Amino acid sequence: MDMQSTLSAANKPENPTKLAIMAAGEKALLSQGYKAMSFRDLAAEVGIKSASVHYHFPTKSDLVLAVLKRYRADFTEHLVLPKKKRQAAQKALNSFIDGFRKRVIDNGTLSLCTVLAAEKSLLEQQVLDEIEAFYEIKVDWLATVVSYMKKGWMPTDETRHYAYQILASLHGASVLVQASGAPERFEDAMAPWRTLVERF
Amino acid sequence: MDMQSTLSAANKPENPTKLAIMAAGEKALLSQGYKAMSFRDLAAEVGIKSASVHYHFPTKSDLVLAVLKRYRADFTEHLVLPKKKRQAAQKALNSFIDGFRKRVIDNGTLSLCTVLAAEKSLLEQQVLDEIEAFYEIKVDWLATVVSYMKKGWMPTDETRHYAYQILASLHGASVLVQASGAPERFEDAMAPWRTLVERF
DNA sequence: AAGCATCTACCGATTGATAGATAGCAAGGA
DNA sequence: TCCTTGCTATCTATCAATCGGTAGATGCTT
Repeated sequence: MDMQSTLSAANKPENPTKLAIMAAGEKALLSQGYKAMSFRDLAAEVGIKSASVHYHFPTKSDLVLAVLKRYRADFTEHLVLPKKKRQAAQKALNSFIDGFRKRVIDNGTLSLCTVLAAEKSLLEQQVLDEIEAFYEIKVDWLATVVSYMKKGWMPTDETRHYAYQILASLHGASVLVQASGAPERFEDAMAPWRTLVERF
Repeated sequence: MDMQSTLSAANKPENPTKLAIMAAGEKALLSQGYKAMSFRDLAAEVGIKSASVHYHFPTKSDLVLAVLKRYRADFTEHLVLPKKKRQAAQKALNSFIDGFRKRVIDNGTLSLCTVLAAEKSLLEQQVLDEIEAFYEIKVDWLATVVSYMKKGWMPTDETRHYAYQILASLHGASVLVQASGAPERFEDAMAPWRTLVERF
């Protein structure tokens, strides 16, 4: 028992094949959507057979759920609350927007949640619940950050409304970019939020 | 030649079966997406056989393109520029938002363009071009309406940026609503635009 | 010996699309 | 009036491809 595993902070071996399947799955979901993502294509990309994909993820739902959970975990991990100072809050909001741009806009797709929302009727409840939970996290974080920008106190209702507006701007901007093929419109659409703190 | 057809303003007989197929197609696109929409299901809903659907629309692309073109035509038809007065402009913008809410939010789906954008890689160039053209119309109209709200003159760049922001808010709000299952968040997300004129 | 991971081979269902038969209808000539 | 021609719209039947998923054999490692 030489316990090599304790060396790693991430105490999660996670089969590399499984990871490769999830990576291929996420890519396929983003570029083609849920229905068009096929186990055979994923297998081909990973270099295995489709039956082996089923070994790791019995059904499509299992795979999507795993991808989504990792997506959320990874997202949440990089999401830290800033200091309760107005400028720090604006900086955190900008990082949030930058992260979305790098992950979604620069990737030439919509966000994973948007893609799945477009095929909502095909998804199992478990997947829908995961998406919903994901959005609550984003809303809570954004609402808190916005509250940090206000000099005085702000009603929690109002901070949540700002969170909705920012989230809507982000996701809608990606739709606009994809639909019109004009990536530069992302920053134009997000511009007001880049200097939100000045409004308070 | 008794020319009964000249009685109608809309000089477009348009086979009723064809219309029924398009209606079923639009519904299927919105609820399940492009890939999951099947000619057999459409046929069943209309009460014909799938071969008859192919008779009217040889390929899936043909059907989607027809649906999209009608969608745009119908949209454009109801889109009139307001008088060049600040309050009239705000009223027109509110009607625009209301129309989106009725057509998209109350329908419990994303917008047709958003759904198609989510499966962009599966669509033919002709369809993508149609979507792009559709967005240019919306941007132009919104930019013009915003320009009517300003007391003085506003650079066209700036009015277009407002158009991007409004469009992004609309589409993103529908994603937020669908993903979180909370329809009331639509108005919260759109609230700033409901009183835009007061900012100028 | 046992478990893990992969394979081959296959199933039933569904898909987009096509070929070809059929029925109804309208126009036109005898 | 009757018959023919041709067009429109629908049908039946089918194809090749692809899909998600399963059964069971195989090999590798411990």
